[in-house]
Parts: sequence; structure tokens; C-alpha cells
Amino acid sequence: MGVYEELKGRGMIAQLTNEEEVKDILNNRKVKFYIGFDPTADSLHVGHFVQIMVMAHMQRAGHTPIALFGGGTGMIGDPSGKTDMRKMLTKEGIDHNIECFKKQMSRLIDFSEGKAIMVNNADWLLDLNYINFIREVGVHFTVSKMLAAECYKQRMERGGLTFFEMNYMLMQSYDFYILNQKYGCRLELGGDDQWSNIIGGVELTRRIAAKKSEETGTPVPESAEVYGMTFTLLTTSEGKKMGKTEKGAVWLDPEKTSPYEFYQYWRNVDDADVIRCMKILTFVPLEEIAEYEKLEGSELNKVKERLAYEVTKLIHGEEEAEKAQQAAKALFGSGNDVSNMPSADLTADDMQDGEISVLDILVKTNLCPSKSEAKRLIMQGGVLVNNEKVTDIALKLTRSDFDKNDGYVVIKKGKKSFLRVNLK
RNA sequence: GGGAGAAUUCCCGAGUGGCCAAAGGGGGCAGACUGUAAAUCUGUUGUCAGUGACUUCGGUGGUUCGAAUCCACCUUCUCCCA
Repeated sequence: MGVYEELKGRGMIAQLTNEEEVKDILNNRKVKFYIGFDPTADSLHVGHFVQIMVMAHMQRAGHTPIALFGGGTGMIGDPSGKTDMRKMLTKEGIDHNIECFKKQMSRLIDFSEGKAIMVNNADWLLDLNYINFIREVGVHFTVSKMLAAECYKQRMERGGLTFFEMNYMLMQSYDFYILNQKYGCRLELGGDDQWSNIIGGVELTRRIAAKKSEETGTPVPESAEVYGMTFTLLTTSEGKKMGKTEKGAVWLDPEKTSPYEFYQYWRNVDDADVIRCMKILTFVPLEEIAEYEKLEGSELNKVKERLAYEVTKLIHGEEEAEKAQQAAKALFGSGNDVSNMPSADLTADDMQDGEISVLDILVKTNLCPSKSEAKRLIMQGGVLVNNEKVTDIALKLTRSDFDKNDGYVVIKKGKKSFLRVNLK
């Protein structure tokens, strides 16, 4: 089975510029392809995960990924899929973000010599000469055509599309052209929201090549035959973007989203979404997934467990995945192993007169943002200390409450948030 | 360049002098039910030393016993005309 079928089978492919041609080069040749990443934050999140998986699949199939960081385009902000204009970033911020991205990607992509390429489009965009750019690139774009693109249309209707943002498409298209020239890159990949930007790049590259061949009288080289492909966005069965929680995005950075939280996010996906996630976000072979697909009802919990484990393993490594799984089993199952449970430390300074109220613990450990909320929670019966429901909002714990239990208590908030609170 | 309007709590959105910590919806959180799912039902949703006090309706001043609400200036955004 070729990598094309693999991706297709996993339901990752959304649109293609030329299906037959792309299929051919994916399965029968080695190409360089590129995916762009906007360095808008200092960590990748689940939304990027799909792209990374595609890169990994492609790399395993022998193709060469070019990870393009939008150091230059990041200074504009892509209007695609956004209803408001993105805020602009400083150059330093962007550089820092790029460093973070690199680190995280290296886990799944082999960036050793010749295996993959990393580029920053700031290298060629920042020094562009406006007049030249308009003459070389601008002439190939029609405003009416651009406005027909859904992303611009929406912004138009809301009245906020600036000329500034419209340039985004030109710049991204130019990226592809440059990569084609410099590295012989022949395929641009991206999320489905990038479709219009991608065809922009494909058309630009083709047109410039056609113009050149016309001028010089030489045939269009094969290297200028370029294609685009998009992947399905990772959405829930209800069409919402996945990877967003109320606390914000689910990050790949363990500092921002702990491996345990990360694991739990996948453990808790909707029944309807498990199989799709499994296909897109893991390397579990399709035949195996086909078996899982037969399961129904509560049986799906097995699939969710596998999904959570596999995905956590990919991002945080086997050890962390194991720990997260153990912790989850201890909390939700019958196990008593508290060693891997998320924990927080309190010190004697947090105690007053040798005791501390449950309220204070909840706030200090960030289980609750405020005391009012902590009170509400207790009044509604949502707090358990060492598995006993707290009924008194003024309940205090003394040092001996910790000492008699090896120096910790387990605080449970609702059904899914647990914390082992250690007293130091 | 000229004119008109808008800014409210996590989001949308009501409120046009006291009854406003501010309707309603969404979202969130918790409880029940369950499978760590979904759906449904119930409660809750500014903060704190909680029969009360304090902070919040774009910003700064002002009028008033009293301002989200009235006035002035400023900021930002939108719409219409060029």
C-alpha cells in the first residue's frame, strides 16, 4: 500500500489539485514537499498535530519534508478561517516561537542531514522589494478571484478585510515558488483551510514557469509541475475544531498541558470521534483500527484508552504515556497507585495555626480560581477529600490529617479532576 | 475627506437615572443518570472576612443625594457618502 492510500485510508486527505498526478508522485517517486507553520504561539497545539502526522507519514514513505516557518508571513497574519484580524507579532517573539516548534517537531520528524529541511520565510520575504514583488508576483493574481475565496469573502462581509491581509495569499504563494526554485519542492500540503492559499501557490509557480518558457522558448521543466493537497481538519462529529478546551488549546508542550491532561483529553473524546482520531493521530495500522471499528457502546472505552495512550506516547514519549495511563487507572479504576497522580505541594507556610481549610487548598492548588467558586463547589457536593464528600465549607485539615496518610491527601474535584496534595 | 452609529460580565445580547452584580441564550462548573462518552434533567456561574462590603458595563473628567444609563473630551470599531 502506497502512502497515498495510507493517507486516504486514514481519511486525512481533503482536496487535491490533481489526483492522479499526486497519487503517482506520492507512491512512485521521492519528492520534496512543504507544510507551513505560523509561529503565532510558543508551542504547537493539537491543530498542528495533523500536519505533523502527515509529514511523518510522508517522511516514512521516503519523501522529504520541508517545514516552513512563517517568520515573515507571521508578521501579517493569515485571514483564513479567522473572523478577526490576528494580532501582529514582533520579530523576536516569532523567532522564539520557531525555536519551540522545532523542538517539538523533532520528536516525530527526523531532521537529520538530508532527511528534512527547515526554512523560515523571513529569509526571503523581509527583504523583498515592493515594486519587484508586485511586478513578478502581483500580476498573476486577480482580485476578483481572490475575493471569491471563502475566507476573504467572510472578512469582506464583515467589512474588515484590509489590503494588508490580502497580501497574505501572495506571500504564501510566493513561498511555494521560492521553495520550488531553491529546493525543487513540488508539493504543498496544508490544512483544508489553506486550500485557497495553496492553489494560489500552485498557480503562481506554474504561471511563472510558463511565462519563462515562453520568453526563452524552452519547454516548461518537469520541476515546475507542482501540486497541492489539503488534509481534513480535525473536527468533532459536530464540526467543531478539536483540541480546544475552555482553558484554551490543548498544547503539545508539557508545561502548558501536562501529559496527564493530554492523555485525559483523548481518553474523553466523543464516541463518534474515536475512530477518526485514531486514524489521523496515531500510527496504529489500519487493519487494527478496522477491528476497533466493530466495537460499540461501552466497549469503545478500550479504543479510547488505546487512543489516549498512543497519542500521548507520540508526543510525550512512552514513559509519560505509561505514567498517565497508570494515574488514570488509579483514579478511575480500582487501583490505588497514587504515585503518578498529578500532585501539588503545600508547605508549612501555607498552614495557619497548624491547619488549613479545604477552601484554601482548592485555591492554592489552582483547582479553583477563587474561594467563591471553591465554596460553590463544596456546597454542590463536588469536592471529596480522601474519597469522602466534604459537606462543611469551613472544613479544615491539620497536619495530622496529612501525616496519618503518608503526608498527603487526595482531593477530588468533580469526577475527573484529582490532585494529590503533599504537605512538605 | 464628510456624515451616522456602536463599545455591557467568558461569548452573544437586553438594560436609557435608583427595584442592577446587571434579563435571556450560549459556554463553563457541579449534582442525578451513565461507560472517565453522548443526550437529558437540576443547581450554579464578579470578588471577599458573605443577613454585609467591595470591584465591574471602552478610557478620563463632570452633572446628580444617586450613573451601565445624562454631559464633555479621548480611544477603538462599524456603517453610509466621496
